[in-house]
Amino acid sequence: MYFQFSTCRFSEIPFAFPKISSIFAYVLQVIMKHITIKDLAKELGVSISTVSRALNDKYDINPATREKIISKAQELGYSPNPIAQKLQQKKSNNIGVVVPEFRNAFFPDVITGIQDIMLPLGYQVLIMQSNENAETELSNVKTLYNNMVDGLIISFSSETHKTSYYKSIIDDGFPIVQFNRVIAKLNTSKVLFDDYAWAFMATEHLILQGYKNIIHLKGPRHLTFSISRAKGFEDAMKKHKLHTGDNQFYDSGVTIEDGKRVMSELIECNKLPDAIFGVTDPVALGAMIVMKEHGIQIPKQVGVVGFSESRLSEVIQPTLTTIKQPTYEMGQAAAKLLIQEIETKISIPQNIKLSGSFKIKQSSVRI
Amino acid sequence: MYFQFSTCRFSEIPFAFPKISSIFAYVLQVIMKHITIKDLAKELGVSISTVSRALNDKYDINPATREKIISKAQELGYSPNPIAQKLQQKKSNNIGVVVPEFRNAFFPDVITGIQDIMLPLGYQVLIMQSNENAETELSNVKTLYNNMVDGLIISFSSETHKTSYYKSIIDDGFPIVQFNRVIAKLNTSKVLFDDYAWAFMATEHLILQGYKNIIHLKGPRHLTFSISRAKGFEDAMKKHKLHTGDNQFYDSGVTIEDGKRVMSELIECNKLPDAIFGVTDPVALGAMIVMKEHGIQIPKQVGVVGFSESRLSEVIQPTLTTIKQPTYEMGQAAAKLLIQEIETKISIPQNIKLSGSFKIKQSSVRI
DNA sequence: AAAATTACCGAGAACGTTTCCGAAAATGAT
DNA sequence: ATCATTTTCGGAAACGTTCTCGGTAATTTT
Repeated sequence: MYFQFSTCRFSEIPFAFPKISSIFAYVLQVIMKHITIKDLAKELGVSISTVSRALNDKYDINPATREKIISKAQELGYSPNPIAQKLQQKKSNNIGVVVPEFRNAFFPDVITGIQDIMLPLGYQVLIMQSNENAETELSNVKTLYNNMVDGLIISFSSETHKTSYYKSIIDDGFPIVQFNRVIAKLNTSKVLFDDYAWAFMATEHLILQGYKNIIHLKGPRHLTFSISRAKGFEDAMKKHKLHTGDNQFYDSGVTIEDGKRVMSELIECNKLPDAIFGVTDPVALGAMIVMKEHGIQIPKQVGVVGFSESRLSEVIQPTLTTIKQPTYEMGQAAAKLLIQEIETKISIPQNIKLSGSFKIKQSSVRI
Repeated sequence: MYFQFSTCRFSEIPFAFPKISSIFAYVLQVIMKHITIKDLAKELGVSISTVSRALNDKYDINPATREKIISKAQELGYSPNPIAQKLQQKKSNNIGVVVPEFRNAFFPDVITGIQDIMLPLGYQVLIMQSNENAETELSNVKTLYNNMVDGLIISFSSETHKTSYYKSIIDDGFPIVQFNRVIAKLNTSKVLFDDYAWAFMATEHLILQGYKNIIHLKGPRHLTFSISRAKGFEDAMKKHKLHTGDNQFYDSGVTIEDGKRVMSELIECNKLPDAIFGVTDPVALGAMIVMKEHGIQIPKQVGVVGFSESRLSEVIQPTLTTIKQPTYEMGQAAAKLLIQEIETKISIPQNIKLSGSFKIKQSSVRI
C-alpha cells in the first residue's frame, strides 16, 4: 500500500461536512458560563463593588471580607473577563505584532525576542501575519488597534505604500515601533540592522580575498534592506575601484529558487563571475547548489558570501560565509522601546541600529 | 572599524530610558478618540438604536435615514468597537492558535494553512507561542479563551500533563481542534500525520536497500509523534526479522545538535550502524555532518533517512531522503474542522489522518 | 458623652455595543 | 372618518467590569 515510493501524493482531505441531522450528533447546548463578579457578589451577599475592591486589592476593604471573597473566587474558578476590563479601562495589557511572513526563521526569532521581554512584564503578545500583502496588513493592524492592544510592533510588507491610516493612529498617540522593514516617514521608533555597513564589510572581505569580478544578487527593490545592502556592496566596490556597472547587479528575490534561477541564467549566458554576494543566505545557497551541479568549484573558482536569515549556512558544503543578524536582540530592543512608550505615555521616536557578526567560513576563503 | 572580522560581537543595546523631564520630550496628551455610535447619533440627531440598526442593516429602518447614517459614518471614519461588540454578543470572529514554537518551519507552515482558510471567511487569527512550556501554554489558552475567541487550534507543548482546565472548557462546549501534538484523552477533533505508517515505510525502504544494522534516533519520549515513529520503525524491523533490541534506539531530541551529539558518541564507542533513521531532519542532518567529518561515506557505509520538518534536506550533500509532511494542508484541515464546529455549534470529534510523500534522495540509495 | 474622624461598604454611572419593547407616525381597510 | 395595520424610531436594559460618591457604623478625640 505505501510502497509507490516517489509517486506518493497527498491524499485528499475528506471534507464533506457531516450531516447535522445525524442522530449520532450530540449537541452541546451548554452555554459557556463564565462566572462573573456578579455571581460572586450574590453568592456572598455583598455588593459588586466590594467584590471588585477585594479582587483588585484596593483600599477601603476589610481584610477579613477580602479573604473570604478571594477564597470564594478561587473556589468557583473565577477569572475576570478581560473584554469587560478593556471596555472599562483603556488598557488591555496586550501588544500586537505584525510581520510579513514567518516561514523563514528571521521573524519567528525576532518574535521570540519580543515575547521574552513582554511576558515577564505581564503583557501578552498577539501575532498576526500579513503575507506580504498590504491589505491584509492594514486589516491586521485595524483588528489589533480596535481590539485595543496597548501598542504595536510591526515590520511592513514589501507592498505597503499607503500610510495614511498608520500616520493617523500614530498622530493619535498610539505607540508603534517599526523594525527591519520600516517606512522612514512614519514618525515612530525604529529598530534596524545596519545593512549598509555589513554589506560593505562582506563585499570588502571578498575583495581582500582577491576576487575582482564580483556580482550582487539583489533583493526586491522596494525593501529597505535590499536597497541598503546593494548600496553597501556598490560603495565597497567603488572604494576599491572595481567596476560597478549594471552587470554587477542581478535582480533575484529572497529564496533558494531565486538564487538557482539567476545562477542558471548566468551560467547559460557564460557570465560566470569571480564571486557572489547574495542578498540573503537562501539566495546564495541556491546559487551554490547550481554551481555545484555544474562542477564549478567554491571557493576556488567562485567565492560566495550570504546574508543570514536562517540556519542553512551551517549545513551546506562548503560552509557558507555569512553575516549573522541579531534577530533575537532585535525583538528585545523593539519590545523595550514599546514598553517604554506605553508606560511613560511619552513618544520620543528613536532609531536603534544593531550590530551583527561576520562568520567567515569556507565559501569565501581562497588559500 | 568593522574589520575585526570573526571577533565581531553584538554591540550593546543602549537602553537607558530617556529622561522624561527632558524639555525635548513632546508629550502626546491626545486621547485616542475612537468615534462611537453615540457621536454619530448626536451628530445626526437620531437615537443610538437607529444608528445601530442602520449600520447592521437590520429591518425596521427607513432606507433614506440608513443611507444618511452610513455616509456620515464613513465621513467620520467610524468603525465599531469590537470590544464592546464582544461583550454584547458572544462572538468575536477571532480564533486562537497556540503552538509550542515557531523557530522551525513546521508550525509557521501550518499556521499559514490555517490563515488561508480563516481569513476569507472573515475570521482573524491570533497566534501565541508557548515555548514548549506547559505554564505559558495554559496562560496563553486562558488569555485567548477569556478574550472570547470563538475557538482554538492547538498543538500541545512537550511538557503538558495537566489537562483539567482544557477538559473543563471543552466540556463547556468551547470548540478546540488539536493537531500534530495531541492529547488523546481530550475529546476534540484531531488532525494528525500518520507518523507510524510513514516511519514504517521509511524503515522498510532502508531494509530493502540492504541495510541491516539500522538504528533509530528517537525524539522526546512524551511526544506522540516520537512514539509513533519509533513504533513504526520497530514494527518494520520486526516484520523483516531484524534485531530490535535496546541498542537500536538512541534518545536524541529534535535538533541538529542532538544529532551531532549522539553520532559523536556512537563513533567514539565504535558502534557505527549500517543505517540511521532520524526522528527529524535536523537530527539526521546532525548525524550526517559528524559522519562526514569522520570521513564516513554516505550512503555507501551508512544510509540515512530523515523525517521532514524543514527545507534543510535539499541543501545537504548527499541530499537527504526524507518524508514530507503536508504541513500547510494540516493547517487547512484543522481550520475547516474548527469552522465547522463554530458555525454549527455541534461537536462531533473526528480524527483526520493526513498522508505525505516520500522523497528518495541520495543518502539512502546504495547502487 | 458629644463631636469628629476613620473604616468599610453599597448604589449607580460609565465604557460602546445590540436588541427587546413600546410608542408615534404613516398607511391601509372599512 | 374610524379603526387596524404597518413602518419607523426611541427608551432602556444588558454584557462584566471599575470607580466615584455618599452613607452608615465603628472608632477616636475632646
